[in-house]
Amino acid sequence: MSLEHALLGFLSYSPMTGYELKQHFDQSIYHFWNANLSQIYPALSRMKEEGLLTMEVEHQEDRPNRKVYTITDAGREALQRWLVTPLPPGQVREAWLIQIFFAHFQSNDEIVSLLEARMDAMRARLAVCRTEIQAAIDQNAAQSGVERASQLWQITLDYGIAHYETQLAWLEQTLARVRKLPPLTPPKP
Amino acid sequence: MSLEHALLGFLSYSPMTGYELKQHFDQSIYHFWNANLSQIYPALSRMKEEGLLTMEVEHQEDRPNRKVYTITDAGREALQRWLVTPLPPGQVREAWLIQIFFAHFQSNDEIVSLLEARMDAMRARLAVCRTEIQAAIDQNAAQSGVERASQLWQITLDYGIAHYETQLAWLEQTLARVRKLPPLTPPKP
DNA sequence: ATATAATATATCAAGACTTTTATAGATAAG
DNA sequence: CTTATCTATAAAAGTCTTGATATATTATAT
Repeated sequence: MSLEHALLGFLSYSPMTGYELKQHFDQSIYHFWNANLSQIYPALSRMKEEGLLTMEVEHQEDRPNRKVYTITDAGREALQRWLVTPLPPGQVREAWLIQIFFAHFQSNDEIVSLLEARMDAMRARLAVCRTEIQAAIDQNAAQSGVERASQLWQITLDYGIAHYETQLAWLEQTLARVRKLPPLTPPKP
Repeated sequence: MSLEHALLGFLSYSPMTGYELKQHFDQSIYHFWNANLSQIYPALSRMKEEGLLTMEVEHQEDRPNRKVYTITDAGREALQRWLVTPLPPGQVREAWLIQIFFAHFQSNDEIVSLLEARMDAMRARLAVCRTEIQAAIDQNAAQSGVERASQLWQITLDYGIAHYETQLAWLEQTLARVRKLPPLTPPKP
C-alpha cells in the first residue's frame, strides 16, 4: 500500500521511469522510506494494470529502453484518497534493543561497544539528513510553485533529524549509565 | 533472526510455552518488538529441530496440552554469540510521513487532522510504556538475582519513552507550523 | 594503458519475514 | 448470552530483501 502511494506521489510531480523514481526515493525520502528496484518495477506494472498509470516506451540505442510512467486521473484520485486516510501507527521494531534487553551476561565493555557502534551509525545517518537530503530538498524547493510542498518536505526532514538526535541523546545517557553499572562478576554461561 | 533470539532470551530465564512467551513479548518488550503466535509456534518447532531447544508435553484435561520449551546449552551459546554481534541499523519506515510529504493539495485542516490522530496514538503508546510496561518491569525486577538484568530492561523502556516523547514534541511543533501555513488556495485536482 | 567499477535501465526468481484468518474446544467471567 | 482465556496449528496472502541476468558507456584506479 505505502509503496504504491509513494510512487503515485512522485509521479504526481512528473512522469518518470522506475529507475528515476528509485533515485527520488533515495534522495528525498530515504529518512522515512526506501524501496528496491525489484519492488518498484513490478509495482509500476501492477498499477498500470489497475489503470492508475500509463506507460510509454522511449527507445534508446545504447541503453535499455526507458519505460516512462504517467499518473492517470484515477491515479490522482486514489492518491488524494489515501493521503487523508489515517494509518494505524506502526510497531516500533528495534532488533538491537533485544540485544540490550538480554545483555545481562555481557560485560559492561561489551555493552558499551554495542552502544558505540550504534552511535556511529546514528551519527552517520544524521549527517546524511543534514547534508544530502537537505540539499536535495533545497534544490527542488528552488522551483516555482512548490512553496507549499517544500514546507512539507522540510517538515518530514525535521522529523528525521529530531529522530536521530533523540537516538544520540539517549545513547549518550545510556553509555554513562552502563559505564557506572557494577561490573559483571562471575559466570558467562 | 531477531525473533528466534528474543525467544531464546526469554527461555534463558525459564522454560515456557509459546503462549507464555507471547505474553512476555507483549508485557515486556512491546515497546520495541512484537510477534504473533502464528510466528512464535513454528519458530519454536524449527529451533527444536536445530537443537537450540527441547520440548516436553504437559497433558491437560480441560485445555490443549502445553508444550514447554527449554533452552539447551547450544541455545545458550547461540544466544550469547548473537548478543554481541553488531546488527546493521534498520531503515526508518514511517508510512504516514509519506502522507505528510505529499500533502500539498490537502488543506491545512486536513493535515492538522492527520497530525492530531497521530498525536493521540503516540500519547496512548507513551501511557502504555509509563504504566503497563513499567509495572511489568518493576514486578520482574523484584525477584532476587536480576539486579543487572533489570537495569537493562529499564534502559530499553527509557528508549521507548524518549522515542514517544520526541514524537509528541515534533508533533506539537509541526502542528503550530502547519496552522501558520498560507491556506491552500485553489485546486484540488 | 589496462583493469575495475559505476551509471543507466529493466526483469525475474527465491526466500525471509509478517499479518491475517480459520480451526478447535473447554472453562471462566462479564 | 456473549466474550475472554488458554493453548496450538496451518494455510494464504502480503511485503521486503537478496541476488542473478543483460549490456553499453563512461569514469576511476592502478
